[in-house]
Amino acid sequence: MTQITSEQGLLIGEISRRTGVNIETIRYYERIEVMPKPKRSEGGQRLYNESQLNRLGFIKRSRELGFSLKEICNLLTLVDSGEMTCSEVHDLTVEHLRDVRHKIADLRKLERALKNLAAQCSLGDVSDCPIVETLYGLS
Amino acid sequence: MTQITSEQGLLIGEISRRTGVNIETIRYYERIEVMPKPKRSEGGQRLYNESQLNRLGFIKRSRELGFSLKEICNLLTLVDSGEMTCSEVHDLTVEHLRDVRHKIADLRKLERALKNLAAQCSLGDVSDCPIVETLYGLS
DNA sequence: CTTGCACCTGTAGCTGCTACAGGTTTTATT
DNA sequence: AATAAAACCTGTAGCAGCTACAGGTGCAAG
Repeated sequence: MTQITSEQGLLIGEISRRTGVNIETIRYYERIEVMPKPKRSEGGQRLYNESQLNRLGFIKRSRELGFSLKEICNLLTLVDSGEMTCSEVHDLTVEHLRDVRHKIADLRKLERALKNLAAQCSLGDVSDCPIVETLYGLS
Repeated sequence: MTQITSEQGLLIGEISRRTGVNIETIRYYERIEVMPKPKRSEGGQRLYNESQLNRLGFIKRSRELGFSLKEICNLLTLVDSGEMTCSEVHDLTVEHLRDVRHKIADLRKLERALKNLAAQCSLGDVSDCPIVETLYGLS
């Protein structure tokens, strides 16, 4: 039970386990300055506090919602500086929602196209495949 | 009217224009061997024929349908070798269709989550933002 | 006091492009 | 025939968002 070192802070493995974010990814976040540099133990190991843990959780959830690291970064910078209005965050969310809906619409078009394509030949003929022909535009 | 050089073949700019694939991308496709090396003019410029043009079109349309270059590569290799069955292509398409549907389902979950998030605060309060709180998990 | 795990740094790889820099070839204009 | 401008060439580096090493330390337990 190495992980907790509770007086000093949380080791990277522990916050990885708790947030579900890969250790390598956490170090990557630090490098690109989405996560702050944590303090270190005498031996040089990263020691995180609760607030850093929360921040990582925030990033994780935001990523799962499809926000880019850049967007998350902007958001966090706003939050950090206290210069953020709730309505700004709201707008960002709505904007992102629009993107997501757009993506869905695209994928549904794609779905229809693929369905049609597949329907054209479910019977496995030999080498004059309608799918290939359609894609090749030779028809 | 440089582009056609019709006896020799089509210049890269011309097939780019006709297929809508970026010139840099065409050269990239050649490098990663999705497109074959075309013959060259005396001065070293790439000269394409109709079949290469069609192949590029195929790649373009397949990419638009969300197939990865690897998948397209596999497909083309099969087609090239004549060892392809229509049913194999069909299966590949159906498999891809499944992926697309999965992606759609994910995005719809995401859409719901974002909608809820946005609904929580449309009124722009100041600094205790429910979105941020939700994401931060501090609530 | 050694085993063994968790940590460290730094670098390279992945996908699918795009964007240079710095040079040549071809075409068009003078 | 000279020159300007467009289109081509090669090679390399960059983008997102990680992941995967290699090769080395820290640290606790047996």
